[in-house]
Amino acid sequence: MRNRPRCCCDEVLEIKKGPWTPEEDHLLASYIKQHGPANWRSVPTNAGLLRCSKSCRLRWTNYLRPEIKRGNFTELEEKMIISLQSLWGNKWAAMASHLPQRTDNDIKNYWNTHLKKKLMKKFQSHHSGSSSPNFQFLNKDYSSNSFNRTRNLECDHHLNIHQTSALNKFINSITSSSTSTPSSTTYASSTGNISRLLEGWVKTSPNKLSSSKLELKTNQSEGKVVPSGSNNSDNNNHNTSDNNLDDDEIFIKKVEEQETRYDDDAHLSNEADYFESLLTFENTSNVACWEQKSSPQSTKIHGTTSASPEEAQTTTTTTTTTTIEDMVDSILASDHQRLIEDDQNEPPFSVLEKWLLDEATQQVLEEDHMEECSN
DNA sequence: AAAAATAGCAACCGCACAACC
DNA sequence: TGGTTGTGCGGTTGCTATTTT
Repeated sequence: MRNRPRCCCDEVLEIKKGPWTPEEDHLLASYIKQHGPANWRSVPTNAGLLRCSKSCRLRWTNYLRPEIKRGNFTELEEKMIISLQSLWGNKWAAMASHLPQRTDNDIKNYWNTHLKKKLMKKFQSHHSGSSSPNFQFLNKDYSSNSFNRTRNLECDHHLNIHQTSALNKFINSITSSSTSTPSSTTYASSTGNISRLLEGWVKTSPNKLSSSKLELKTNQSEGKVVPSGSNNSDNNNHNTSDNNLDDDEIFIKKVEEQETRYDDDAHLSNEADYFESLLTFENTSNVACWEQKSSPQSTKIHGTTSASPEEAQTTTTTTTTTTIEDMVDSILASDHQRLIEDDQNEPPFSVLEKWLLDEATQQVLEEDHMEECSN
């Protein structure tokens, strides 16, 4: 078997690289206008360009496409990106599908050049006095291990539930504006909140929840965990029944349901409402993490495999509190063991990261305690 | 005013995978 | 069924503009 060239342009010697000129842009744009964006292999030749097909495709999709919005990102777009990044990690293409006028490249660049710094500043201002901390978790590509930040952090660093809660609170505090509603900012740090969130989760897929399956969809070669929505081919598979969906598919389906609601619902009549609905959904998605984190107990929650959604919901509401407590106990009890394993398997948090997280964790514990007292 | 450092972003690279033959 | 091709994607590079020293 002959070695395949690493790129389509490897075979052509006089291929041009580097910045595109206005003339080249014009040639490409007018060709695509006439023939449409298809059969990229023939585009350079037919359009009279000394570029490789891949370069043409990228130039079109990232720059020349008429529907692309250029220029400053709005506050809503920022929130959207931060929220989705916290859910999915660096799944730029998936994010771009929720910001139709932005390209994955734009989002990626904006995250790397603006938002990451913004988050770091914000975190610093939340914890005044800390000097130049090492925020490795903001740089990390969570996609390789997990699906949302909660799960990511637990998987990567084995955070306990309070640490995870603290970090999510922090993320929520950043993504929520000063006038935001509590629904978009409250993390499921109490069993009551979790129960509420679980209602929606169980409703979505009663049968799935009876399963103890914990594996995520993994990339064949790298063991990557990928949200289904990030892949075009996966996007076509959402007509199957919920019973057969895995967690990621359910997640994507739920996002799509929210989008559908956006289309249909008179209440969600503008972009802000749409974004807000997705931001709020972040909280619901956290439940997936809880479920997966504690498989033996979670099967208890979802014991009614063949029940109707209504029955499943009833069962859940009556058993969730105990079961969640079991989950929490289980997680806390295994903390010690995990810490030991950490030492053997994974690099620990930097001292400063750990200190910041511990501080935030303490705050969460105090808030939860006060909440309980006031109840 | 000039040099160095930094920021922003377009473009490229290489891998993965589905579709096609 | 297996090889080839087309496309999508995330990470990285390198150029240019701007800011700092």
